[in-house]
Amino acid sequence: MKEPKEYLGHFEEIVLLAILQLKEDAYGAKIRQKVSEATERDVSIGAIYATLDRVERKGFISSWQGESTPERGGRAKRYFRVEGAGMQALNDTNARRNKLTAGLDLGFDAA
Amino acid sequence: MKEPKEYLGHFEEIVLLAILQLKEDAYGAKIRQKVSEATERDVSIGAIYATLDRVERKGFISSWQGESTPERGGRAKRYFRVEGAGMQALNDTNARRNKLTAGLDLGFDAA
DNA sequence: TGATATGTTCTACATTCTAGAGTATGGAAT
DNA sequence: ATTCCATACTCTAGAATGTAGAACATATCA
Repeated sequence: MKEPKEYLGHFEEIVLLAILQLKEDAYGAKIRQKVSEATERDVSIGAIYATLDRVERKGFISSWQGESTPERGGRAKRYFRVEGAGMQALNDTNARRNKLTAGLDLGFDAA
Repeated sequence: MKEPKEYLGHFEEIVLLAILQLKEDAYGAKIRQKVSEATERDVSIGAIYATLDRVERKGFISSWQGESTPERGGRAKRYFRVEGAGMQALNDTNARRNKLTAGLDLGFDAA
């Protein structure tokens, strides 16, 4: 053990956090909605999936097929979950930032 | 006023924080050193300057020529400072993340 | 005056970010 | 059954950011 730490890109981090927030209900469309809300910006669905796929390839999250929406129908959902490696990356990314934020007097919390 | 918020990329954020930490002594080589320390990774000098230049073009930081090192000589330094727009971007970037981190039970502080 | 230390500039390529059109699929209406 | 519609995902492509390292510049001292 002594692998170089894996850090997350800015948007990758955002997406992982959104999945955690959504818990059992994390699928593409909902994740997009969550991210848009939090960032107060329109985010394209393509942006979401491209990131999701990339992060899954790295083993930070996993996905599986779900069902379609009961009342209205439509295509089946693809659910996502953050894996251990993903939590680790989130942690490392946060630690990296915290080290540089410590002792700084910013306008916001520098936890 | 109602400009879309400006967010920082992952490395851009790191570099801005390093400048703040270094205060009056923020110039390329030192910034590189600070970033390497904090991230526990080798970062090339090119990576630092490329980012510095891009962020300066956006108006987040400014730079000016300094003097060379007294005892040993060498080329003159180029100092950097984070401007108001940069602090704002740092703030917005942090806020965006915090909104998504709130309420989550992560292994680390979720301030 | 040239060896050496300090520091920056330039160029190039890889990865990430982001948008949007296109495709798939299940239920409802007729 | 066939068409319509809502929900959701896949694909492609281009822009922005991340990253490396060789080349260049310049001040001091032997």
